Amino acid sequence: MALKYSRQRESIKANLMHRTDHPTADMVYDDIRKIYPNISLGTVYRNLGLLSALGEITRLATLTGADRYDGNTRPHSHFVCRKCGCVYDLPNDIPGEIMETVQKGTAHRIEECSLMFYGTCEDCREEGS
Amino acid sequence: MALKYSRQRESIKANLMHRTDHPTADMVYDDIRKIYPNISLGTVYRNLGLLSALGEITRLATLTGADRYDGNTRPHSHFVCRKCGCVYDLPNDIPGEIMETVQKGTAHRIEECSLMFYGTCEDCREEGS
DNA sequence: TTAATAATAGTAACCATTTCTGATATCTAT
DNA sequence: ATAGATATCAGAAATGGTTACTATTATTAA
Repeated sequence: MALKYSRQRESIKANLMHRTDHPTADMVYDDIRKIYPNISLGTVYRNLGLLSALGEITRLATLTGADRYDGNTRPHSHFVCRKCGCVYDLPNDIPGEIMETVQKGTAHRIEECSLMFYGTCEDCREEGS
Repeated sequence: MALKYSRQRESIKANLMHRTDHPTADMVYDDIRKIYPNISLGTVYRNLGLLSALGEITRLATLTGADRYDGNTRPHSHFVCRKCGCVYDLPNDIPGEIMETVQKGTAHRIEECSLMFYGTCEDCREEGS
């Protein structure tokens, strides 16, 4: 099943590359519809799954609702606000270091990692509470 | 809404404390049914949610299917096998250290973290592939 | 022991995601 | 260019995990 070009997939990937808000599939869908009004949500899901299987994007599992997608595949960790649900990048080099450290202490073969931090984001703090 | 004792909740918590396989809600359900044959799956979910809100257990989000629950609330990280889906503890002190480090580099208030490592577990490696 | 109310079982609803189907687009070899 | 071969699509239906609802039962405090 050789891969074939599709303008929908191209558009989905481009959309992810141009944003840093780690959207859900639904958020990508809303955006892509402006260009391809009758693209289907299933197509968005299928291509997000395909792209992450290819390693061109990253899928993030969170404790708060739907999966998120990240067009930035360089190892980095994420912050999820418990209040507004926003997902932010945490610019640091932790994943590489920590994977080495952890690999030394286990017999399982570690291939990737997901470092998620939860709390209250800057904006929500300022709004009080 | 003061908390009231319930033998179902007690049993669910005890079940989690006695196992280290980080079961899904369904796996807990299967076990508890041996004691309370007509407990409902909804009750299991409700109590797992309640217990984790109380901080008595931990909920884990993974990229591979259903959420997992952990009766061990001491900070530690986890390993998920991509092949068999098993979830293992990674005995180390990383969470505390890493949270401090990361907190220094961000304005968001970090309250907790989830460190998930993915790969192939020891058993699956031995079976080849 | 009774009254107040939290928790339950069972079921239905909900949401995110995947699967299915016939039609369409892309690609390969003429 | 054309004609298969087949990957991808849109749309809809199905699935899986989880939550919400309701009438009944269990726990608790007076």
